[in-house]
Amino acid sequence: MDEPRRTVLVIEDELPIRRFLRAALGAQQLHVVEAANGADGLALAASAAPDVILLDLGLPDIDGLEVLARLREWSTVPVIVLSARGQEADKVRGLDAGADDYLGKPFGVPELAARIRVALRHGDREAAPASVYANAGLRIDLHSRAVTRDGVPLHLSPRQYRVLAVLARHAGRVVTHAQLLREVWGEASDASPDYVRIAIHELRHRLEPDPVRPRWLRTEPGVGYRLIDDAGG
Amino acid sequence: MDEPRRTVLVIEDELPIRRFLRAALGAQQLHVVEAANGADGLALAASAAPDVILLDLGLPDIDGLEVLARLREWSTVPVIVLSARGQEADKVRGLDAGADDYLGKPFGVPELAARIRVALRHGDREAAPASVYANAGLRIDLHSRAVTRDGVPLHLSPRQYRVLAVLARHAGRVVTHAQLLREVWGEASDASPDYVRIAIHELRHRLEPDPVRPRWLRTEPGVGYRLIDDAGG
DNA sequence: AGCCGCCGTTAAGGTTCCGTAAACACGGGC
DNA sequence: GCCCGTGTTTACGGAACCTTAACGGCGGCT
Repeated sequence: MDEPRRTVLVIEDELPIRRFLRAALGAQQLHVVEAANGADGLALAASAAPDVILLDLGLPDIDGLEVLARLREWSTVPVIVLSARGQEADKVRGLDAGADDYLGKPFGVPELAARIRVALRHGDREAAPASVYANAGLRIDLHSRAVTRDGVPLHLSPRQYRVLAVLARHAGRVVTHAQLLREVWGEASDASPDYVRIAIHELRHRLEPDPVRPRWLRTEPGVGYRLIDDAGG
Repeated sequence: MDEPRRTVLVIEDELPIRRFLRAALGAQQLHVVEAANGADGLALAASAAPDVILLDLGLPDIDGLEVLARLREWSTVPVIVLSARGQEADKVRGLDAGADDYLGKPFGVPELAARIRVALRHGDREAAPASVYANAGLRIDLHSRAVTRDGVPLHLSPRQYRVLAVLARHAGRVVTHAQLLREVWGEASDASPDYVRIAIHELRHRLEPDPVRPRWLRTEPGVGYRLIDDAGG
């Protein structure tokens, strides 16, 4: 229901087509990020961390296939090529260069949406890194959403889990109050820092043997909180 | 240069097309296995463990989309649909039913070969999921659609089985309400989350010794449900 | 010393979410 | 045509949860 909104990066130089895609994809509940040339596209592919990329081949600065090749040096994000060049040889070149799909213009929005859904399915199955925090009996598996202490499963409320997950993702480092509010309660939220305090309190009560002397959830006065990681930090 | 030869399963009723594909794919250093109808195709998908499947939609015994749906109950092998029906609505249906790609006839061999290479890349990145769930007396065989508890076969309605199958495929991990709705009720469905709640309720009543204290079908408040897997959470 | 900000703790109220029951429509088998 | 299993839809009580507020302790600053 409240699944995280997926991000699609559109790399396309023609403004009308960008506008068209923005409207069409926005209607599919997708978050759209746009780049008008290859250089910006590559930069956004890194900074915006899109779930799928739509790539036009006729770009003004860098050749589309070159963009694809540079992207594939470090990313496996699904790429769907949109091209006016619909010749078979072009398709083969694009697909062999690392594209996951190839749509010749003109294309229908329903088909594009369906192929994006396919790409998102692929991305889901692939983006399953070994994201597990384990330290002195406490184990947080971000993939299966399971928290155990000494092998005993712990029950956490949605809020509590999200707070803990953010801390686990930055294990060993300090996470500021503002950062926690942003990542848990959302960007546009008027939530007060009090929420964090209470969530931490509840978390300590559920997973700390002695909540008064926290072993894992350490307070950094004036800054935020830190999930202790003996290994690194 | 002695890479393991990849296997392609061709499910296609027309003999001339099978012959054509056998020749074309053989020339690409692919090992070709053939099925002339849906039933044989499903059987071969299990026994021959192909790396990719080419599926024609116009089969004599089972509808192609039905073959795809049954296959997807236990396998994630890449499927490329080959169809004379090239209308956009057909493509969307096929892709949403679980296909990874959709080629309208007639197609060129180079493009087909390129799209097969894409599918093989995808297949490499993902691990083959177990097709049988077994945990503390409960056993779910995704191949034969059989569910037993302590050796006793349980009767489940189609809807109930599909919900349980999705959970079994993600055993140990949380499956969100939205994900269950998508995978059971379909991509473009306005079904309400209430359906999931009721399906779970019915499932618990049929397979939990004490439905009030579920042993397998654990609810994750605010998120979804989880099929407990003691081995690998 | 006294004030103030930060943090931990507790409690209460309102809301959301879940489990459960029941009514209705639909289709297949007999 | 009738019965039964199934899927859909609505409704409701209770529990869990989030928010909000308030209080006290501790330390730093003036």
